[in-house]
Amino acid sequence: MPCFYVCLDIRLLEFRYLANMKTTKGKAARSSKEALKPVDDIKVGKRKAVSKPEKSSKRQTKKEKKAKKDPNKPKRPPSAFFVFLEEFRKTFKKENPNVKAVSAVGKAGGEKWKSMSEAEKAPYEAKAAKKKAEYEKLIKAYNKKQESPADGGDEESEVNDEDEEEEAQEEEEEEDDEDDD
DNA sequence: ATATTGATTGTTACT
DNA sequence: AGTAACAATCAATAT
Repeated sequence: MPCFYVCLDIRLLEFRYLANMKTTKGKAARSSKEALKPVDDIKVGKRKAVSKPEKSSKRQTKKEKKAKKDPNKPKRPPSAFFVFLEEFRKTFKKENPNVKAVSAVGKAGGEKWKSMSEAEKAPYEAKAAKKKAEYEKLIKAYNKKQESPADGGDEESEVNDEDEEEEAQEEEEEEDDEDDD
């Protein structure tokens, strides 16, 4: 696609973003625009086209040219919403086998997510928190490796006993305090 | 044929 | 402090 289209898109996105910030200062922005829009015609709009920010693209879209992909680099932990989405996707696809657009699931999931109460989101957040904890551990190891990729040593070409410390699989205790009234 | 977009929110890393 | 990018997903689209 021509770059000027992207530029225009970015400009529009920026404008919208600034407008949202002015109106509601932050996260409620998305909710507001959705609130004043009928669900039938929710245009929710592209949240943020993953395009080059016209500036130094340090975190480019995927793999531009630099930014070597490190298979060791742990991917970011799924947020509570994503944890919920994973489950929601199954349900949604089950009820809507004809729908193949990921955006449909995304929208539906988003609405459902907002519809859910904190108590319902709690288990997902708990799981997300655990994922985050593991991520921190992984990223720590990753950073260390990045810092000291090669241990200063005259290691001969022999079997490399690089036993990466496996993540301790501690069983998570699920608390079921579902006490209805 | 392969990389990317589309859409969601949350979260993280960077500035 | 704040924002931009990315996390899954899968089919379709664009290059």
